[in-house]
Amino acid sequence: MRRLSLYLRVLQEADALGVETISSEELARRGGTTSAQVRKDLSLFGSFGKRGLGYSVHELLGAVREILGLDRSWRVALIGAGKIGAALFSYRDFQRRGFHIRAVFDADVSKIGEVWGDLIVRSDAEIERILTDEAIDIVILAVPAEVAQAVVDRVARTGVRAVLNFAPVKLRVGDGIALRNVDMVLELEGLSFALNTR
Amino acid sequence: MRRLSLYLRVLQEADALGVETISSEELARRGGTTSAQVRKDLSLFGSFGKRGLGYSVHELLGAVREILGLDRSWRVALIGAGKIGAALFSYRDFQRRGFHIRAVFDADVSKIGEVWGDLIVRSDAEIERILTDEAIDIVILAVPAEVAQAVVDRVARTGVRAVLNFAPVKLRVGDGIALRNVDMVLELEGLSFALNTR
DNA sequence: ATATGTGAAAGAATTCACAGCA
DNA sequence: TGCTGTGAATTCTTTCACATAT
Repeated sequence: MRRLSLYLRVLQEADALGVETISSEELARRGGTTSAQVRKDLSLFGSFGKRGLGYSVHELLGAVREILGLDRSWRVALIGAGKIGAALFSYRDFQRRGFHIRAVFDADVSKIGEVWGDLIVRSDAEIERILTDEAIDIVILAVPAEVAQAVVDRVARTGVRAVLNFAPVKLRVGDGIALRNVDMVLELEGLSFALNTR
Repeated sequence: MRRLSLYLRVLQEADALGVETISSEELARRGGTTSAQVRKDLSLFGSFGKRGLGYSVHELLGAVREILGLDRSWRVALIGAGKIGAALFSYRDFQRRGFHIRAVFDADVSKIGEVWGDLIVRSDAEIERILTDEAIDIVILAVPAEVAQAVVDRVARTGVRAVLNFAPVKLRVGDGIALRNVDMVLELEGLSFALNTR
């Protein structure tokens, strides 16, 4: 449910502005969908509104947070300390939403030992041990495409159940592991396609 | 057609290995879909295969490249010279696929004037003039969420017809502009949701 | 013999429209 | 009266299955 995250943002914004109540209509307009869609989406998880009134921003915010599992903090490891890894490490929105990076790895000896915030960049040889010891929930993969599959195979053997992949390759993982991809090349190609077909 | 990009990758890989011919079955297996899907997808754009044989890797590669508009090079501008902007700037896969960054902008006076490769970081005040003069096709937006809408509004007034947005906000653009989002927070929340619901 | 291209069938997702509650 | 929650209708996407071409 990708749209839930969008609703969450609208709700956070509304909450920050002190709005008490919001209609499916308004939620839809600001989330880029339709009111029926909003109601259907929410009804999948329960009944949060009041007929004739709308939704309590505060209550719905709590409910959506809970549905998305954002009412807790997640232990994250970053594998790959290159440019993209560095950008992600200092990306404040992650921390702000409860995704805390507990370990950073790289295969490059010149990077290993670097101090990043309160962490030290670790050798990739230590992946298995540290992911287990640190009880990591989510791995962010920011490694070159050529090695991504090999790394994710190693990650899969630890207790990690979720991977966010930045390498532009289709990874194969067992279905005990949730996988999401951020594929910038694919998105650019999508734009190229759109420009090309008009 | 997001899957077309995936097929393209499989084809490039096969081509690099010297494979001459590929079946929809193989294309599907390696692209993570089904053979019927592959055939339907391709049939939307033409008839590229030979019955009983499969597809010529070389021919199909050319056809898909053409469909996606990757048989030319695109003029790209990067707005936002922070950590993410820097990572994107040195991301080799963009250049390799014909997306050439011709200008970089930032609002921060301490960044303006920095030399990045063969470019100089420009003031955001110059956005309109340079996007027009350089005949930019695609803008990559790597600015803070708070200013993203204001910047895209300015971009929309130039001839730019495509925007790749990295800010975690829902942007509103007229429908003459193709918009794609890379939203890392959203993807992480998706993983949180997946972990939360088992 | 083999694998495409494509109508027809099945399955998902979205939208409609309205009964029911505040 | 106003807006939710939800079955029913619609539209979009995927899968099936087979006639057709090599």
